[in-house]
Amino acid sequence: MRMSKLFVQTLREFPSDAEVISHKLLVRAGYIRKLTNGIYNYMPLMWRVLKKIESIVREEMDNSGAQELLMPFVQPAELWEESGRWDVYGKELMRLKDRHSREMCLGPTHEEVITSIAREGIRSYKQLPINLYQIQSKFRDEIRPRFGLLRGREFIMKDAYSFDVDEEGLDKSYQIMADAYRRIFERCGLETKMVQSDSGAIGGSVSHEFMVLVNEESENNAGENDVFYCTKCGYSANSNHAVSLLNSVITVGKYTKSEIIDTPNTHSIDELAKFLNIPESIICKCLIYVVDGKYVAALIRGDRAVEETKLMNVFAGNDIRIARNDEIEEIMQLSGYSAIAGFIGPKGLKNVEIVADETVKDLKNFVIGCNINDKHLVGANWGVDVELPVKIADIRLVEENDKCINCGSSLKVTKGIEVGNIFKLGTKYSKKMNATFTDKDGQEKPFIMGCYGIGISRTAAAAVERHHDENGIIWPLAIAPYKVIVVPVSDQDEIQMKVAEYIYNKLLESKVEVLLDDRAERAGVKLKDADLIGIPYRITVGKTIKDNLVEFKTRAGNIIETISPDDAIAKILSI
RNA sequence: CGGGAUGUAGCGCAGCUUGGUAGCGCACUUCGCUUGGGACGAAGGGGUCGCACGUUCGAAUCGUGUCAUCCCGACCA
Repeated sequence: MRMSKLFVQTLREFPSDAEVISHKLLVRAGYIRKLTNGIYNYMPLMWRVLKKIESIVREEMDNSGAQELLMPFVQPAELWEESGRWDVYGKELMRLKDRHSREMCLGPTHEEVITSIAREGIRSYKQLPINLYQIQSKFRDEIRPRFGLLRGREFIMKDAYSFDVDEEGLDKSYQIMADAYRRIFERCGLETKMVQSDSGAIGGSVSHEFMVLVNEESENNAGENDVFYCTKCGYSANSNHAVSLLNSVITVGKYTKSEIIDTPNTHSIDELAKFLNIPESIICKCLIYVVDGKYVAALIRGDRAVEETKLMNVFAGNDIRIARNDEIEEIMQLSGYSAIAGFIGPKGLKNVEIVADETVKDLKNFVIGCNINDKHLVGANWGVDVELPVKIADIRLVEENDKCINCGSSLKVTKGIEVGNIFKLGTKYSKKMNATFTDKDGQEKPFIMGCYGIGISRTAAAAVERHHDENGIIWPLAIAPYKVIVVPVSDQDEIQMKVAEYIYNKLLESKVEVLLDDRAERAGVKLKDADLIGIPYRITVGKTIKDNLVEFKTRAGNIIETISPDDAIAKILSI
């Protein structure tokens, strides 16, 4: 492709509305343009990158035995009502009505549609196992789209769905996908970590995420997930799912007598601990949440934090948030108290389900809110002063240096970008939607399903997050829009132009994806642009052409040599 | 959803306090000059100042409303 004809607009400056480097660079280098909030145009260079990633995904999916199909982007509400998700998916589901006022939605994922396909098309166990996938735009009306392609509302996704006769079959299908994913990301030039994860709104039991780790201190936290991992045994998990051994801290308070004492203005654990001059770990914290519209009190040791996803899962909820002050007021009124946040305790709460984290059950002579402002109960003990809740679960957020659940060594934490995920769905959708097949013994059985996603556009952005320098993008070869760029330093110099054309045409003949910068620009502009758009190899034709020499350089800068044009061509062909 | 900020040419911004009919840099067009790291000179084209209503002889500027965008928060008991 000739740069003079390529439709691309590189910018001198970073866009003002971009925060993370992949967003800044993709806009500045002319790969994407924002159409509206969270929705982007993929310009010609970007589209080439996306197609590269897609074809790697296709190859590996096809090799793993999966079959590609394409499902509609617009879906009818009835399917979502069947699965029960129409009411629980929330505002992320973009709903619309057609001209007959029929309820429709834009597909954020395709479990419902694929399940309807399976129940119509798969009758017998003889047709199983089967894995169907598609590559398509998805739409999720995110609360807060940001970070360019990393969290857009419209994005390109590969989603695959497996159908098996039993759990063992699912285990195999799941493993096949896990292996395929490792190969896909490796081929894309991305190092990923497969971590345990919560299965979220998609549902199901087991799930893993493929994370691109981005923890360089210079990065602007493009990683939206915290990943905890153990360097010794390999345990790794998303913070929403991570577990750890209980750490040993002081759990017995100094108070020998239980009494309510004045603790003025101690609205936080920190303030309370300082005021009483005690460790935070002998305070029992009581937090009020709203899970699917119902009030929930979570008890946890003062030195630890609640992991909201874990808490939500205790109640099999779909939505969780901390209670507002007016809601706390409502609970207090109903229970006959008047305390504000900071002085809440579990005793006497009405219309509130209570759950305790494992950390609180060993507390003795501890401190706890008593629903009276500016007062706390000290020297409290379970069963004596306060009842230990029946529901006890692990609802705490793991912290760095907690001990690994498997081997006891210290856990580390890092930021990650989730580029892929795999779920064991089981019969969650097939049962609800009555999708069954006839088994060997003539019995009707629901499909055992799995689903597997890869964010194609997010993978591209993640690649930029991991591979760039101060001059621009450094694409991994496998997903670069072009392999090599030929730059004649001066378009006025006939010999330079002639040699550049020669190299360009030779490479074209050999089907190499090559750019020729034939623009009437000064050298600086052309070299800056070549770096910015991140083409892996550059052949620069300058004054040394008099001695039949050109410069051969990798974008990463680890190989720079001066060789003959034909050697440069040979070198490219050998890569 | 709560808090903060911003909307002026394709991009980045100034002008607003103190109203007088819009400007700078980059990009774009033409000419000259220049060609190994985003040159220089000259001459051009491009904007209902987010939108609506209001105040005023007069509004980018003041007021009200509205829409959009960006950031932060959702670990506080």
